[in-house]
Amino acid sequence: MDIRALASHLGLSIGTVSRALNDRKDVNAQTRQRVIEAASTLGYTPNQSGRTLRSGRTGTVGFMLTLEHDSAVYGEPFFMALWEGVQTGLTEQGLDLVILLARKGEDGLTFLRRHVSRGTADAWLLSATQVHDERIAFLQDRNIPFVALGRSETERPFAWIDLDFEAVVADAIALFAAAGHRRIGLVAPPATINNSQIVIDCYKAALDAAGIAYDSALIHNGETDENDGESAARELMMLPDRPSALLLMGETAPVGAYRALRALGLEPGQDIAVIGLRDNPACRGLVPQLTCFTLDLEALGLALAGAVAETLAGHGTAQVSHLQRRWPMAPRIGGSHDVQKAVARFA
Amino acid sequence: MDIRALASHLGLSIGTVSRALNDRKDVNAQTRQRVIEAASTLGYTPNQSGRTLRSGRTGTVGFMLTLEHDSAVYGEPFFMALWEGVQTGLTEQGLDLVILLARKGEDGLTFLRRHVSRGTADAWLLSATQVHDERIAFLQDRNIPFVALGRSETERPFAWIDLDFEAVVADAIALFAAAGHRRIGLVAPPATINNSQIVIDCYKAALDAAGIAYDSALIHNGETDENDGESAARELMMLPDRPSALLLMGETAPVGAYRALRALGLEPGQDIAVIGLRDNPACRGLVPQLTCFTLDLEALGLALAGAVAETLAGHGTAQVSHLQRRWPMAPRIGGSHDVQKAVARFA
DNA sequence: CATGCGACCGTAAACGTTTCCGGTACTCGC
DNA sequence: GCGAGTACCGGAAACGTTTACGGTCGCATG
Repeated sequence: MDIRALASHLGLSIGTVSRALNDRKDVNAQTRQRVIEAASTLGYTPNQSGRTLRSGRTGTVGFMLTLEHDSAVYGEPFFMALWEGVQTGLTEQGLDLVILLARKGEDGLTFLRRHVSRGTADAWLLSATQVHDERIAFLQDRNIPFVALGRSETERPFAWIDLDFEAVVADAIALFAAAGHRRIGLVAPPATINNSQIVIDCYKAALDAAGIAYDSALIHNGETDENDGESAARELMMLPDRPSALLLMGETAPVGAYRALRALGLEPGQDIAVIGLRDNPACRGLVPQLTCFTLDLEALGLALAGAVAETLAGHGTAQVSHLQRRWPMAPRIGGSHDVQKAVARFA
Repeated sequence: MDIRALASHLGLSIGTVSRALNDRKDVNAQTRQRVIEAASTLGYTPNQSGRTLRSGRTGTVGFMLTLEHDSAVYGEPFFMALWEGVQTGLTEQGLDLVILLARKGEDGLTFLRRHVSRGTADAWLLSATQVHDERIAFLQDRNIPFVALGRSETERPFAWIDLDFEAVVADAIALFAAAGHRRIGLVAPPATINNSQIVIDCYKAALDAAGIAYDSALIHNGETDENDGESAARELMMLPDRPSALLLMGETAPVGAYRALRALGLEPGQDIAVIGLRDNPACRGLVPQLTCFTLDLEALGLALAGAVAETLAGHGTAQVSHLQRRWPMAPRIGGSHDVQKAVARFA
């Protein structure tokens, strides 16, 4: 089903048909209606390659998924809900979301270069941003619209939405402090991930605000997956003056931490208080229930879609400084009795 | 960077350049080398729309992700590992994987129709197949290559790879039986999902093989997510003659089941034996450790990529009858002492 | 030497769409 | 009645690539 076939069937020129279907000027309202109906009954769908070739627009937004980092920082259930929000947000703009994986051993830059010159998408969503992320400068240089899920240190400002790690850390430390904890262990993401420094800085600031002395030995830096949560918890618990509370800034790290604690004969929530990052399925099965933070992932996806639509409209020249926001996360109190005492703070 | 620009820079015609880059006949080996080098140094990447428009090939395989069903059938960190395998498998064929989401409220058929007529991908991967899945006949009618992750009841044969639920159920029941269990509860997926009937049939057959009487009251049919695992376990445990063992054919169902059991004062692995479907992070945090099954997701992804490449080469006329295989899952014995007795069987 | 053949390369036609540019017919204001 | 303006439509070029086709040249074969 061609546009040419459709046009000749209607006795019109292909130009008029195209204008009618694309809501452009210079076409009679009645003819437009006729065209739209015929297209619908004949089942005409414009060929995307032809469109893109001519107009330069693909009508899609690419989501760059880098498995190693993404699955370390976020979990898979994180993205499923997020994507749902992004897709519904984009649908309103007539756009579609396409999720792409880097090839094995392919670094982020060559991945982007390949897909950008190929013309896979009109705009991009980046996740798992690094502290120094060359992808951002690359896209900026080429004036390609994009929004990052996560911050990064760059010369020029760019559009991003990131989880409000500042608030998470501050709330968690305040909870611990209110429950009387003075030695609080921290498991932070590896230094290459953008939020690592933020987490550590806020950790120090929150300790200071609570009048607790800072001890660098209580910080564990590295991956934040399940296995690392286990080894990190073990290491911190083997310290001579071990912590009485643990803050784990990884999705699945608490699962490993619970295991490590029990292996050492310590019962989570009883002998030691634990707070995790996010309320995901992996943590939901933990007993006693983990204290952690929740967020509306679908709403976050919608916000990302809105931001990307805005940068797309601005076409590179957009003012992105207002497109930088921290996404709130709400605390959810679990069954750890040490933390429980502080519930009032959030009542 | 055009192919035209590249050609004129080399003093060749665009035809020759195209042939050189696409490994076609009628081009001198030396010139070909020269072209490839120039393309690399000048950073030329062919425009995909132009290619597709002319050749009709996109060089991509589409993965249709239907969130509601997928997240019910498979557990959460299922796809990430799978996709990694698919992408590496496709890379060998010069193909790329694109993952697409259905729009909100859009059913599978309109989704496919939209993307097929649009020409989004050369071949498709379907997941979460239903017992009666109209997507399959749709693709068959149009001779579009595809492979399904999951079986379905269709008139014509089609290419699929599915988890070996037969073996899972048989192994689980054998484990229970060897440990002396006579009343074994089953939590099966909803009837619309393709594996529901398979699971139930195998359950009956395995009981028969073990000389255990079948009791329909011990089967619970419905969703298999965490909440349903909870309610199903509670229901089964409230029976007058309640089961001593539970087989849960859902990814996250065991998490809810553990919760329900404890709420009834029953300790998993002590008062009741539990076996789950897959070794996912959500189940990995359970104490005592859950007995369940594992599989190599990346290898499964590779197999899917291979199958889709084969159907793509056959171009619809391919013999798909040999492209139907059940993917093996290996049992992993957890800390449930009732089941523990049967370890020898797998040593 | 004529012929045929293979290797190599250039030419040009498609693929399906958007969009600029003209052209017609009609309306409106004077 | 005439010019200007407007509404609507058709023609055709362009987007970047692949690929069928023809043409030239060199070489071997008879």
